[in-house]
Amino acid sequence: MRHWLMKSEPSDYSIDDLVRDGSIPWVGVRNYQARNFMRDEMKVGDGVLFYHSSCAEPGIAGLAEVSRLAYPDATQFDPASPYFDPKATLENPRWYHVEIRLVRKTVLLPLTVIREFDELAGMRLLQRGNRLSVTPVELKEWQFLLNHL
DNA sequence: GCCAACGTTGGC
DNA sequence: GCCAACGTTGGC
Repeated sequence: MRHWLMKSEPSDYSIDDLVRDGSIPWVGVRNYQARNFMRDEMKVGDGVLFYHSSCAEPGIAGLAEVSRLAYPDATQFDPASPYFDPKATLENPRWYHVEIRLVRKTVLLPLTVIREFDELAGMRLLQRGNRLSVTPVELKEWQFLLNHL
């Protein structure tokens, strides 16, 4: 079993939305690396850190888990969707996504605090220029974080 | 709003 | 296949 960090802008979809919904299809990812993680590597039961980005207080806001394996993202076929991709076809879908289910909302662990732990210095989230919305989390990082959430 | 960093596009 | 231009991300 592996572990992941997934970013969401809370103005778009927040941890409270996930509390309300219980689970969510993670549609709209349009980056190949992030897609590959979801399509090729994420398994049901994998742990997920739910991260708030592009907001007043970025940080980890909750715990979730993968609840469904990747399948084609329907929004790529919908001309009315902001995620529409004219180069995608039903026979040859380009974008895939998993679904995640809430485990629990946590006290917000701010990015500024995450940066202070030496144990987390290797996190992909913290590497300069990192913009990936789905990143793997090492087991040691995951275990350390669980003790602080 | 600024800006660094990175990904994608498209002309050649 | 190169690379300049452009768009996006995301912290501050």
